[in-house]
Amino acid sequence: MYTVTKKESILRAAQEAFGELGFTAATVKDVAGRADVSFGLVSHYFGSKQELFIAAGFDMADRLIAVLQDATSGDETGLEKITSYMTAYFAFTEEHRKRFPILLRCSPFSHMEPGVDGAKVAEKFSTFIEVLKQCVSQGIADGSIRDLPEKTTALIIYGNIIGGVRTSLLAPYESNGIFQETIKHVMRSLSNSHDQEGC
Amino acid sequence: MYTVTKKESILRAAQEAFGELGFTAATVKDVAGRADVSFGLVSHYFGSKQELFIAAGFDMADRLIAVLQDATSGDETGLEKITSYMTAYFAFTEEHRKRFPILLRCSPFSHMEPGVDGAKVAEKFSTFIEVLKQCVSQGIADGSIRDLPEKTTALIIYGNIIGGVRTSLLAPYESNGIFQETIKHVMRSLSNSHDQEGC
Amino acid sequence: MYTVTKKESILRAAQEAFGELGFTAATVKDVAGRADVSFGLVSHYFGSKQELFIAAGFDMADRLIAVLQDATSGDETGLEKITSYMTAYFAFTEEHRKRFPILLRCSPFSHMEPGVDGAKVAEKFSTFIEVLKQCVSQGIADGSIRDLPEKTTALIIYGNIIGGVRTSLLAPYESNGIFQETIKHVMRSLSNSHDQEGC
Amino acid sequence: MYTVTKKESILRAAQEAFGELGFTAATVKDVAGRADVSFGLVSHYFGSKQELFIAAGFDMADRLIAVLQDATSGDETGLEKITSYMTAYFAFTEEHRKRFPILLRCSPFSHMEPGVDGAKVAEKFSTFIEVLKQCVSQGIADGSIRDLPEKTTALIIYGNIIGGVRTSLLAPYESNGIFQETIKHVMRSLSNSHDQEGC
DNA sequence: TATGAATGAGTGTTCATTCAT
DNA sequence: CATGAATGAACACTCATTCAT
Repeated sequence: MYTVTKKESILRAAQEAFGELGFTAATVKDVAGRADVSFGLVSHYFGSKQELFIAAGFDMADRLIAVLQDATSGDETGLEKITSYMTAYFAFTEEHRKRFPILLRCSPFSHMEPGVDGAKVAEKFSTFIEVLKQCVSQGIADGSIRDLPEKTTALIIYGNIIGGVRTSLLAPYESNGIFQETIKHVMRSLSNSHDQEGC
Repeated sequence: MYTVTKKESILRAAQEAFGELGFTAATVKDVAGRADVSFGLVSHYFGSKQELFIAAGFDMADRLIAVLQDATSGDETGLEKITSYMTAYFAFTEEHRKRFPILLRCSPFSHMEPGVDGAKVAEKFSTFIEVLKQCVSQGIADGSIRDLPEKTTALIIYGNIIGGVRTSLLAPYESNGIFQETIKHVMRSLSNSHDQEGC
Repeated sequence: MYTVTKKESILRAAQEAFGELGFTAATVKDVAGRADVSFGLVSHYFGSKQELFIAAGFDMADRLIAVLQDATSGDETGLEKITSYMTAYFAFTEEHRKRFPILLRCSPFSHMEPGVDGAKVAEKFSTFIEVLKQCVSQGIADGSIRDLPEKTTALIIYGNIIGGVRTSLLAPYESNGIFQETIKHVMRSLSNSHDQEGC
Repeated sequence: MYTVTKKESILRAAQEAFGELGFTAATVKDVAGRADVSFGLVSHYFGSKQELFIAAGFDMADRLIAVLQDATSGDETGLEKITSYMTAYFAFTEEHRKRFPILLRCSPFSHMEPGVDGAKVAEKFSTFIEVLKQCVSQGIADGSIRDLPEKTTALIIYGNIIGGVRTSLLAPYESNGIFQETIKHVMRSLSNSHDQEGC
């Protein structure tokens, strides 16, 4: 029979608490409480609050990176890869609705709160942009994507994804269909469509 | 001769401190120190930390709303209005680089930290979306914008703006040209181009 | 009417607590309790525990240095000065029986506990040895003291003083007359007596 | 082949750690680390931290007492015995420079930190004074030492020894020759010299 | 207006100790 | 014998807030 170890449950509780409250406002006591564990055990396993934050964020990031790389591996064109990337990203956020927000907190696109090593975070997150950039490069090469600046375009696409996620997870606006519409929005903007060629 | 009142300098210091550190991590003493004022005076003028945060965020939001409404008033088509909106938004963030980030902190698209009244914030910020939505509506009506869901499209555009701002202000990525490219990206996606009509 | 300020009473309480328990074992809460003051006020005035320790030790050291310099100023010979030095030192310890021990804790002749800046302490305490050394120098010059190595002799005399103080304050041995006997002991050893000269 | 048992290595590590840091500041984990042993084993062998401290201190004290008794057994006069006592004491501190300081920490002439049973310690250490006192008594009886109060003189001699040791081990003062000079200093003061008698 | 003394709840962290393996 | 998971009391320190001046 499989049971979650206490170390794992601390990590999950940390993702939840940091995601909800942010690094500073979340407390170790709260994390311990959510994990149903004494707070001493948190130090025992993870050392400091900062290390716990990094561990919790990286765990989530690593899962997502794996998902994204898997999702984009089956496609032919760069444009298709980007669709798959966005679709997989949105699906992942939905699947981990409660714990995903830690990635929004722990990201170079978020404000680093004092006490968090921004450099470590930045390095880990560069992967997300890098994977996207390669899709853009490929798309431009294979003709599925317009001729656009690769890095900036990757950042804009990522911004669209994060925008959709934030709207869905955080904003009190009705976000039904925001994911689908965001993908369409990006496709319209990137696609090297035949209409235009044909004219 | 014009001199900044102590109350004003507290507000500016608060925008800076909250923008840098977030609501929880910023301290009243820090704000008082930046404003070169005794910390007792902060309470004297603004009451609690939470009230100061709201005041600082709303002050910045009100200025920006005024700028945006002014910027979009001179245009004919909805699409032009959106270009102007985005241009003015980006210009405003550049102009207030140090103090603008409080708007990113104090926004329904950001995580509300405990101790901040999310409802108040949401109400104030709905204006940003509302103005955009009206531009979209007008653009669809006047034919300059494709036939798209108005509210969702407004949210996506806003997401693009915030994405650009975050990349420029926070991320360690080279953000040269991100503003211009973001505007082009949105235009491509919204524009009801003649090429298509012509076909 | 004279009343002790809270800051002063914190300093006195700190001397008492650190003297009794040492740097590590004494707690800020205990100090605050002895001073009948909220523990927040200790940080308010002194910053950290370490700074409080240094302040408490230096306050006591400065008083003692003043007393010693005053006590030795009226004597003719170096040997007389040393008697006065020892007498004044012992009198001071008796007068501040409860708070003096912090000087034993906060001294380069004691073990520095982690968290205390040993260099600062050493510098302050070098004065005690320096004053003694000058008395020895003078005594050798004026013929009242044998021809002995100055620095080492000063250290030995200081060791005798500390030995007497420790025995009196700390050891469970009957210490009646230990002060007088220590002074006699040092005099016998230093004195350039006429008996010997005469032989 | 002789190998140190884990129990022995814990004891040595404890002497080192307590000597350096004192009872309160030293941690069981640190001791276990120095002994390269799991911290559970410390409890397993020695029970509590306090018991470990007492065991570590007494082990060192017992060795020293044996050395001192052996050193003084070969001398004729009381004065000679005292010289031998001091010489042996100083040699012992040099030989165990790293681990000896626990004796300075764990001595009735030091401040007992809370959590240490002062009475137990005092009893063990009374032996050091007792041995010295008997040397003084003998010296007075055999004419090698002046007529001095026995107990107080023993305490003063012990104070000189400790003074020398502290200066050598702890103080940042140059301690070259401090041991030799301390012995001479004591001899001058105690010796019932023929010069004086002769006059 | 303006100051900063004073408070104490709450934080992250350390650490001796217990105990199941 | 030996380990280290697990606990929770205690610690130094931070900080929003109040209030007398």
